[in-house]
Amino acid sequence: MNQIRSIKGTHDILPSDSQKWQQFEQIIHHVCQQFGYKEIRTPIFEETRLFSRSVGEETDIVSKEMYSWEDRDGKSLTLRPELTASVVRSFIQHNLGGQAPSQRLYYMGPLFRRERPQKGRQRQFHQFGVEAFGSENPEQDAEIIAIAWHILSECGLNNKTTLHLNSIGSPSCRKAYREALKNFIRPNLAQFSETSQKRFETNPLRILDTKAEHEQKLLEGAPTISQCYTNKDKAHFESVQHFLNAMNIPFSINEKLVRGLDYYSRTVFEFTSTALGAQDALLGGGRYDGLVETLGGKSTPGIGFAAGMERFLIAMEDAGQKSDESKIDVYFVCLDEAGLSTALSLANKLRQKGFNVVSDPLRRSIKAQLRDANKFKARFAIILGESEMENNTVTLKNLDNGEQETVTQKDIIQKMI
RNA sequence: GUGGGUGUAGCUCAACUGGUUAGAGCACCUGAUUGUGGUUCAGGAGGCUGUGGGUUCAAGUCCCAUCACUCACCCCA
Repeated sequence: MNQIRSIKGTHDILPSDSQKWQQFEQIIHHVCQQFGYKEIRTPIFEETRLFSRSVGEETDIVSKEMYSWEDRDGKSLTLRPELTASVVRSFIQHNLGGQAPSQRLYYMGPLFRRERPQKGRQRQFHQFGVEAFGSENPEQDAEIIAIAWHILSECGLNNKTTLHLNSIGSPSCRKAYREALKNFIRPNLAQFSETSQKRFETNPLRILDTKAEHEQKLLEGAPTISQCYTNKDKAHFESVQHFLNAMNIPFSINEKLVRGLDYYSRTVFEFTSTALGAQDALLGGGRYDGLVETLGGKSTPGIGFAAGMERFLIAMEDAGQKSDESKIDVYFVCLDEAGLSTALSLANKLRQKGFNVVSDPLRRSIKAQLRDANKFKARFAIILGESEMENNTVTLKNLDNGEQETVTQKDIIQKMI
């Protein structure tokens, strides 16, 4: 019989890595709180229609990557493939917009997409992200990007990534641009690939993304989105750039940046890293002013980003970031079964005083226990053997310099403090 | 969904053109006289070479299939 393994595209985060994750999560919590954002946690699964409505029926995510099933009552449910939709659903359901005109939230957690795994891409993966509701002003866009920038800095990645920035305009501008682009492409449509031809109908902006050289050539001289901006769109985009400059956040305008999901409008951005191989997007986001309304809420502007946590960790590894190991203060060496209750009790008292204390559950030799203490990088060993028990003492050994002294059991806690 | 690459110990890798009981480093365990870690030295454990077939006197090595992992396309974080 072959052994049971984790599902393709899912991974265990083992003790050797969990430290990195915890430190990374700490950075996210810390920076988001610095900006006054509050954490929101939503369920892992939702009604399928939440995603098909918001993300878009024609997107790859919805059309072929979702883990969906029919619940016993016939309702179609789905493991969340992204988090903005869930957050917006929650925002509407609990009328968070009614509690304060500006709601700023962050999240982290697992997502599920049934794709073929490769570097930086898994079927269960983790994202963190932020969402800000209520403001359509450009300073809100700048703030969102600043959070991303701060987190990247804290992770040592700010000068290892590139911020690509674009505006895809308001819906009316997008609509006009769509037509202009289609008119430009139409005469040569037959020369485009099958997928591009399909996109010509469903989402022509995506054709700009093509990597095929001959298609890039055909696109030379195509109208740009900026030609279709309304005055407001233009002013908004310029302000965003102005604020980014004021905060010394470097960016490059990328007119071909078109985010995949249907709900974006105006500002879109993406941080990429060369450490990631083909999947170079580390963090992506944008404005979604129409999404709350699409999902049945009161029209509310919003903007946010999502970032791949595994991808961050890959990039951090590549940048040579090291995580600090957790330190143990005291290793309790107990040599005698008779001393166990004393050892356990003293160890616990030390923990109550805030020390990290480990004891050996295997009743090993003193040599083995001290070796183990060393592996834990413990600063002290407290040894409790036969002679110590007789005299109500312990031996306190400093593992850095090897010095040791005898201390009464009564005084040891005080002595350590 | 499509293509390429790779499967040998927990990890990283050896084993000439097929040829005896498949090796090394790291990690792990035990010792080096009584109850003392790191360094050193000695020893030990750990593999049905991914799985199933085939060719051959002989397969880790060649062939086929299958599974897994991986990278890329697609798309995205």
